[in-house]
Amino acid sequence: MSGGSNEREGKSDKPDKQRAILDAAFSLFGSKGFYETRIAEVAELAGIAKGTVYLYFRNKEELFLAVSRRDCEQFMTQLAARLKREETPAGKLAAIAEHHLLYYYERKQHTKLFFRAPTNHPELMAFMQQFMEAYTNLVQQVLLDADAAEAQLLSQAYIGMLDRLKMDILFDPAFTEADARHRIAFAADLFLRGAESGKYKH
Amino acid sequence: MSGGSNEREGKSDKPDKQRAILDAAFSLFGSKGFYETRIAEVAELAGIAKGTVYLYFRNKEELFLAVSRRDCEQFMTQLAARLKREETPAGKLAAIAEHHLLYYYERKQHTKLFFRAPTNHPELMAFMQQFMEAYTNLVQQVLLDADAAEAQLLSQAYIGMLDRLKMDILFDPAFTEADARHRIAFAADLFLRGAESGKYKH
Amino acid sequence: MSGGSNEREGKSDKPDKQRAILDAAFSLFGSKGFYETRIAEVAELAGIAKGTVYLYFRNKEELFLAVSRRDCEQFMTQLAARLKREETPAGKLAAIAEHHLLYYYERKQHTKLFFRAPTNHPELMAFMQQFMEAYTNLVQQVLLDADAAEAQLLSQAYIGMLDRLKMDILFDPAFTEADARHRIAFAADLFLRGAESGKYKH
Amino acid sequence: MSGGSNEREGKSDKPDKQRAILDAAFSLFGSKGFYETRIAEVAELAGIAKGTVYLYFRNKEELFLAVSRRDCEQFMTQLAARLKREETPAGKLAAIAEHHLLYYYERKQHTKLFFRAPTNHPELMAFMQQFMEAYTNLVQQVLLDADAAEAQLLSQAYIGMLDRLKMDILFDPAFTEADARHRIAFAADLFLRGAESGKYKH
DNA sequence: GATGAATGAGCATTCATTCAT
DNA sequence: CATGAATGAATGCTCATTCAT
Repeated sequence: MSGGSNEREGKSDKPDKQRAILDAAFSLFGSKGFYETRIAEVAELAGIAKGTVYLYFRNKEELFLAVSRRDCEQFMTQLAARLKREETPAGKLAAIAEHHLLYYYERKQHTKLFFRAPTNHPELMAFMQQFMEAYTNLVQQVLLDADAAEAQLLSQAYIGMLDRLKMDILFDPAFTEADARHRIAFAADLFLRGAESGKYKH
Repeated sequence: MSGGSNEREGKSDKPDKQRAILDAAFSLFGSKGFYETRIAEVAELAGIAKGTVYLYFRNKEELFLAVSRRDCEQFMTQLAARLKREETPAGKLAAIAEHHLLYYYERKQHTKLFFRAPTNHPELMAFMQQFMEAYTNLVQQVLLDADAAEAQLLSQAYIGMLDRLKMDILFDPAFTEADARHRIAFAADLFLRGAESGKYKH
Repeated sequence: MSGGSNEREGKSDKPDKQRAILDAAFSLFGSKGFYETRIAEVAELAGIAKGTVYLYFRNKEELFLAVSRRDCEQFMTQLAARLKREETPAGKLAAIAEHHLLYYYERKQHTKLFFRAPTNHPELMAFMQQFMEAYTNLVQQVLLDADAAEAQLLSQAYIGMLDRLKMDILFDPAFTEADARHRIAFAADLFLRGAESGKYKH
Repeated sequence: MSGGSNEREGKSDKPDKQRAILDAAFSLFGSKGFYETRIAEVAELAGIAKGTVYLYFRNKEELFLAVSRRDCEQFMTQLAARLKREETPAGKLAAIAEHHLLYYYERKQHTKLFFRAPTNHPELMAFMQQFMEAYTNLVQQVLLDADAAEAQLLSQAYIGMLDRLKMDILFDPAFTEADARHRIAFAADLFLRGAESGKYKH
């Protein structure tokens, strides 16, 4: 008998429920931030009971951490995959810009995630730093492959640039995908050629 | 000397106390964020009673707003003053980088301020947006004076770059003023000439 | 006996707990008034935790409203039932007097209830007025059945009379049921025949 | 020199200020009740500083007591004076009704006074009881002068009747003086002749 | 006397977390 | 495993009262 679909509703609900909680938490933490999100709301949105959340996550901080982790990992995994399709450093940098902007554009609704996290939770702080480092390192590697000096600072600068250019997605409801794509091209070009390049002279 | 009724502590302590509260709140909000800061702590650090805080600020949100406002205004005022001393666009851009990095460097302890603010409070959200706009506009003006196209995006990109380059100040306790100055020069140069300029080639 | 899943404490404790809270609140609101009663006291007297009160009632005002509502409804229901046992208008009026005085006599301890309620809460004010109207209407109907003119004013006057005659129950600890019964007869007679009737002439 | 009006603004401001506080407190306690009235509001309405209230009254309860005392005394004094103008018991009873209703009618705005007082303050409770006794005694005396039996109960009943008939003044904004006068006549007649008198038969 | 800034005890309410069912 | 009723620590805010000026 293949599958065994009648043995208590599939092999196990655990992953399903865990995922439902993470999805709900992502949506709520993302749109309202850590402190304004109630565990009860997460449970309701996930379609389970409040207590059940605690079967999967030790506490609110851990849940936030798990949500962040999953999101960051996804961000990084997708980016890594995207980068494999590019060969030139310039192509890779453009791909990074594209990924950074579009990833958030697709998540318009809930992108406050990286903003409001509890400052006390050391594990969480450590994770956020790790993620930033991993992202920075990835960009840095692209630059190192192109034999750039100051690769780390360049990497930080590029990410910062992208992050600010992304900001309007949050605040401007009229922001379109075309706007996003314009900014992608802009960022990649500015980073490589600088503001003094002919492009920005009238 | 006859009279001297305002010799001892100035005519009124009101500004003094208001300032003490703002200072305390700046320090705590800045280091622990809005939600992790207790009004009682602010009062204690300010050396006054809990209730006194409410003589000067309607509630916790208003206090946070006032703190943010004072800090942002100071940032902008000092920056505007600094810019007057520069004549060339390049000089001004360098001054902006210097101001951005050193302003936060001098406030190492409490610069999480712009991070965790309550998402609810509309007045506060509006203010934060206004500040970002004002800062962006100021940089934009420098670029427009230099006849740059896409001045707004350039401005956002530059600020984003600076903001990320500033980040390590927060997390790296060993960050020195020399590090800051190095990043200042780096940012200004990268922004103008781009990563492809000879400088970053090995 | 097999099954018996609802043997121990009934199917659900919810009504029990709700009732326990209402009882505790009735006792405390009744004896100390709205403002002097602490939610913590209500919880303690009900044998539950503070927070539990809020699972059953949105806030202190709602709890007070619920207490008042239950008491008034009980008063009215019992009165209506009592009136059915009487046939003549005079019998009904006597029954009203009896009910009014004895109802409060049995609740000696906590009958300040109708006195101090928050003037703010509009819903509460509206309810109190409604109750007075319902009570007045009921008495009025008895009078209308007896073809009385000015039934509404008569009704108000009668209720007022009873209410004041009840007052000593609150303040005089030595007040006996016999005292109550004397006043009942007195009120009914006075209302019908007036002070000039031979009864009150020496 | 008569008067001496330039010696520091009259002989003394004390009575003036005391009266201003009492007036303000009467108005506020009367319209909002004890608990909803803030000392700061009283001071503001009286045109003085908060602290000054405490130069004249030990605390909030004492102020409430003083306000009640002044009002009750005025009520009793005026009533006593009014009664002197009447000779017959019937005339006196009518005068009592008139005084009770019109006194409150003239104070439409603030007649919640006797309602919400703090239950704890023993002195205040004692005073309220004393006032009720004094009022009852006065009415009782009128009845005793007419050789009535059960004068005390009659007195309580009459007062209760008047008090309820007065109630609509509070709740019905359209209540006119004519309404008041109608009720006055009604109350006096009902009390003397009873509901069974021909008057209330259709 | 008069002021009003300062105080701090006091309380309603919230919500993460637990645990008996 | 799942539930959700119950818990109670934690905190923002109010306001009567005091007292230095």
